[in-house]
Amino acid sequence: MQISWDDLKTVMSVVRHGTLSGAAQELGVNYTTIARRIRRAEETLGLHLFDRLPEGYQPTEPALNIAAHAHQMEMSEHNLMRTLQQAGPPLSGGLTLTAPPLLLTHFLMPVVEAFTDLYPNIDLTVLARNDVLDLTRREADIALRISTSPGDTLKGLRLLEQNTASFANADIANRIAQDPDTMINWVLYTLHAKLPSPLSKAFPNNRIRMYCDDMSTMVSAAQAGLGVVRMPMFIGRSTTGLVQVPVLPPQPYPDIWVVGHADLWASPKLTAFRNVLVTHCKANRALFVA
Amino acid sequence: MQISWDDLKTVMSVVRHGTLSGAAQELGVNYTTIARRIRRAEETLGLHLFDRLPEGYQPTEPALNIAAHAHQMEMSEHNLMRTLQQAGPPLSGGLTLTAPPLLLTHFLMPVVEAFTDLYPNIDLTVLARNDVLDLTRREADIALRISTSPGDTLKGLRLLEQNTASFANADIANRIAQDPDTMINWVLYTLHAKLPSPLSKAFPNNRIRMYCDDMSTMVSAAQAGLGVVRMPMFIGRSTTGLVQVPVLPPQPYPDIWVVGHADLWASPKLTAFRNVLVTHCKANRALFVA
DNA sequence: CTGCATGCATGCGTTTTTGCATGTATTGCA
DNA sequence: TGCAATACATGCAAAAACGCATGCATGCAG
Repeated sequence: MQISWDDLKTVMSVVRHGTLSGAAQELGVNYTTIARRIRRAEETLGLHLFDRLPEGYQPTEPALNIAAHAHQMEMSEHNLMRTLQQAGPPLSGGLTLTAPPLLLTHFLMPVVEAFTDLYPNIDLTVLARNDVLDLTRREADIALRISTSPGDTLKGLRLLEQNTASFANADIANRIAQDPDTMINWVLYTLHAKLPSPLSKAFPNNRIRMYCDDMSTMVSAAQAGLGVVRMPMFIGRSTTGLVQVPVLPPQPYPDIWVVGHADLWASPKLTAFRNVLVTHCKANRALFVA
Repeated sequence: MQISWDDLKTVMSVVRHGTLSGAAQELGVNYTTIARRIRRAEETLGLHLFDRLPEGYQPTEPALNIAAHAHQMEMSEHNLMRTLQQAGPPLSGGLTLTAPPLLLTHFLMPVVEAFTDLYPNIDLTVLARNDVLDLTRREADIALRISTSPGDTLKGLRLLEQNTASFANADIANRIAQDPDTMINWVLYTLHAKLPSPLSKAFPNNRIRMYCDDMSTMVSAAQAGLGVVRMPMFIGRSTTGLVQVPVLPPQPYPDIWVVGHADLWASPKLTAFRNVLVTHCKANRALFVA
């Protein structure tokens, strides 16, 4: 029975941040997981590593020792990564990504930024499309899709679950909060061309103000105060001026997947992109669900 | 999405041994687990780490790179362990272990040897008893027990599952193999004072030669050729001169536990002993089951 | 050439790990 | 003093990791 290297890394992270939550954020897991790993490390080593204080985890001396040595291990890891990077030819050539426009504008920009920073020799092409491109014809190398299944012939990875909810601008939100009986104007997506079904009973007066086939336009309409729009929560939450209104409780919505060729899936370029992508998704999962 | 440190360690181990099975043995897990960790590492890094040959896993150059850096990390880990050892006062004082005699003689000797080597300042007392000592009265600090539950008031850890089977010396085994109708003489434990129930139909002639209340004596009887004895498989397999005979198919038998005071359970001394113990159990699990 | 041993791939059921929901304590601020 | 925010503990359900059984390929000894 030996101590796990990942548990040493966890101890180091808690020493660094002083809190479970901080370490959890750094490592991209839930803080309860951190707590359990610490407990496991303590049991394995037979040492008391942290004092549990209301304001955080206070490291004992052995914990500081572990952190110092884990830091050395971390440096070895970083050296390794540099070596591996330089060993192969630097990643270069083209890479074509396709994703729904609103996902790109409201969520993926940091991914694109980090990726182009990390791999400056890759020529990244971004195709902002709501229609599904044919990856088998190389219309794109990798795609982000909102659907319930990854597709049969392609390789895929489920990145995020998400919900929809109702959003409006601050004025309307205030009006609704103060008078639940006020008339609620809806801007509906033509694909779901009727009022959402489980409308909260607390808001009896609803009418359809307009239909629209483009979600970007609907977001603008909501900002301009034309009414309430049902949209994926990540859009409403990351659009300035919009706040959630309780008219429609959060609803399930198809997941977000990353898919690609089975052939190219394991290639260094696609793997590199996925790593950046998955990290960002893990760190922001709460943005997408109720 | 970052590479797991434990996966780096796994890659290093496979590079060292050249086979999944070798690495699995070193790390104390099943070889399929090793295969999955390697695959995961390859997917995470986007690199082909090993050529799968029929005679083993042949490392590629990036795998050798990983192994070299993981070796550095391993040295840091060893430094850490030395530091932690020396930081606290060296473990000393008394430690009393109790265990069934046959488990001690046939399986635990390497544990005792390794532990006393590692912690020369601890005075280890071994009480070889088949009766259950009262740990709450400090008759012993830690106990190995063969039972179906760890006990209520004590802390416990299930170490091993095990089976019983029928064993005899080579002469008798040969006779049975050549003539299934030969008379089979049983030496029975007084606690289960009748012929085992699911006797194989292929061996119709059985009789009871003697009863005995002590398993050590029964083992000697089997060695001397007095007949067939049902015993835990680890005993039969680790006794020179005994071989398994198919008269009685392997039967379930209570698990092996290590138990101790809840208060002392987390203490450095007991933890140190458990670590040595668990390592030895993991490496020899196959000795105990059919 | 056959039998046997070693090593690996794959599908299935179980165990372990992880995440989530709820509840408590403390701090800071109104 | 009361309310919101932060940090943690704990019980439960979902997800991931793991071990095992089976089957195939190769190498070696008889």
